Amino acid sequence: MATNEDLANLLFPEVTETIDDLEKRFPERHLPEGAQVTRFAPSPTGFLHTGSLFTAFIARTVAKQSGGVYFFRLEDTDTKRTIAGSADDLIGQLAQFGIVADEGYFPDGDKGAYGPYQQSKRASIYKVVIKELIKQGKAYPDFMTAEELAALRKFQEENKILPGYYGPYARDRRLTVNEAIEKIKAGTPWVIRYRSQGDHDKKIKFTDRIRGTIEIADNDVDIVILKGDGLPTYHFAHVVDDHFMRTTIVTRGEEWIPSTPIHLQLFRDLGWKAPKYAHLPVIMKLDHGNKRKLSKRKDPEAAVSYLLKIGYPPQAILVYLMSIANSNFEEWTLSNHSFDVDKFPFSFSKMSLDGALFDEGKLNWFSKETMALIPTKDLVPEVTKWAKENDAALMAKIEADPAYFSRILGIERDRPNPRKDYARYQDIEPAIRFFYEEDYAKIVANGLPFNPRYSASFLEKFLGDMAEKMRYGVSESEWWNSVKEVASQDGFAVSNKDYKANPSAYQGSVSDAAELIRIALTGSKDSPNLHEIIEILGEKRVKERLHAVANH
RNA sequence: GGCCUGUUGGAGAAGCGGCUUAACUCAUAUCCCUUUCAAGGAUACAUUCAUGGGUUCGAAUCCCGUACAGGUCACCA
Repeated sequence: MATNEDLANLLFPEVTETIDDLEKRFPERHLPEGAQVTRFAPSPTGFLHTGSLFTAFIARTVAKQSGGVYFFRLEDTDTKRTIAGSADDLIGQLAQFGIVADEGYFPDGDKGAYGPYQQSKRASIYKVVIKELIKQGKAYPDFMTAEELAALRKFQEENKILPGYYGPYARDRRLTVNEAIEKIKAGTPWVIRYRSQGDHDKKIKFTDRIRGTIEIADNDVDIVILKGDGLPTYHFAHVVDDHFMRTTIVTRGEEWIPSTPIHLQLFRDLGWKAPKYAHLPVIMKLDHGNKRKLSKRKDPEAAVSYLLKIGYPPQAILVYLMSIANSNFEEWTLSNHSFDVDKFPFSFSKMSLDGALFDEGKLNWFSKETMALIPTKDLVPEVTKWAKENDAALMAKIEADPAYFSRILGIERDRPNPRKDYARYQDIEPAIRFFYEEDYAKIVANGLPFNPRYSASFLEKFLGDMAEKMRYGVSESEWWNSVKEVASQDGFAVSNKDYKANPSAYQGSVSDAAELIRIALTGSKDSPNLHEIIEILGEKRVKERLHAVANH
């Protein structure tokens, strides 16, 4: 009479290690009281989703703020869906946000003592546990084909029975060891299923760090733990990995709540202490009045790469995500005059339970605010780095004269109330075109939006006078006084009050005079501070532009 | 369909039985400041907390039903 041990040895003859050996190989971590071990464990199946960034960010924050460890694990057990190179892309993008793991999988090799950190390289570890489970009769080989499984499912659905491989429908759980051995020897393909002792009619309770107590029916499905390709399923890999990697808090999407009983059951039966769980809300989007999950296919903003490409500073995105994570973060920024997400005390209990809507308007606001606080000397390299990859027109301008570009970007910045007109780096180039002669020529060629009340001959005189008589290289107030003087000589009121008191006596107010200069120099009625523009362009070019427009 | 989770303004939300005339932030509107714009300042914006019922002297807050939304029921994670 064959035993479970015989079965285990037949299935995994190469496995000689025991669970105890693994416990020694991956000892408990010695961390200070309260330190948390967290992780981000994505599948390399595509681009970095905004929701994944959120999850990774939270995991990193919790570890960092508690003085613990944040590691990165690659969950690449689904070989069919794996996209080559996406793991390294993921890590590269995370790095742009400063989210770099303390240990884990890295493109140039693992770092840390609890590896390998790539599930496809941990097959031997999973098999040690599975072999032991089989010896104990807690797991068994299943020989059902895909067709048989489909037929079972169809039957259950037609008869309104709860679908799944459980209890009476778990055909091969009742196979004797001898029968199983026979089938294996005959070369019948198999998978390993876990023999669930759970009772679906009983509820199990667990505490979620965000949601509090959750009560769900216990799992009674004999889930597959080892697939036909020799790799584990998510459920099993999660339990084994987070045990041996000594994770203390599992942060993952709320879509995992329903399968948590499976995980808890596995932990319990294996005699392991389960980690704490925090199921994060999903980021949503408003679509025709309905809330729905941010979709990779429909929403460009679902891809972190898109957000980066249009030029949101990574820091701004993180600030926005933190405001979704903990709404008291906003008040904190106000009272602390800081957007430093690392200094803000993040807490799971302050987290909202339902998925926040991705709000581009608010992201823009945070982005303007955070960008305004970055000193120009630090912003320039950031913008340059971005432009190099994403904005050829901007890059050409920067390369033509970096110092000139710095002065332009620095207009009305580096002061207590800095300019806040860029939310994204891609907004910069269109706004500064007029500083460059080639673009300026195009703007002029397209026609200048002068008020039609001013005749060509008047414009010629006024702009010509202005070019010659306004003062250059002086303080803003001295310059402005000279402008007022010239304007006054040409028939403008020196103050809006004077003009309003008697409009017909003047050509307009100083505002109108300033507008004419502004249009002539920039091609637009709206621009940043005129004085700074004039100083940056320099006397020579200001005169050239003014005369050219005047004589047009 | 079963199960799970959720539902406070256009958005993020605070509130957790009386101290709420429902905080704060974004958006929007109006006004102020201003040589334009970006800002900045001020004001307005939920007679009401999905809905119906109940408990209570008193409910957004507790209980039950209903509706709606999201999630989940794979050899995918």
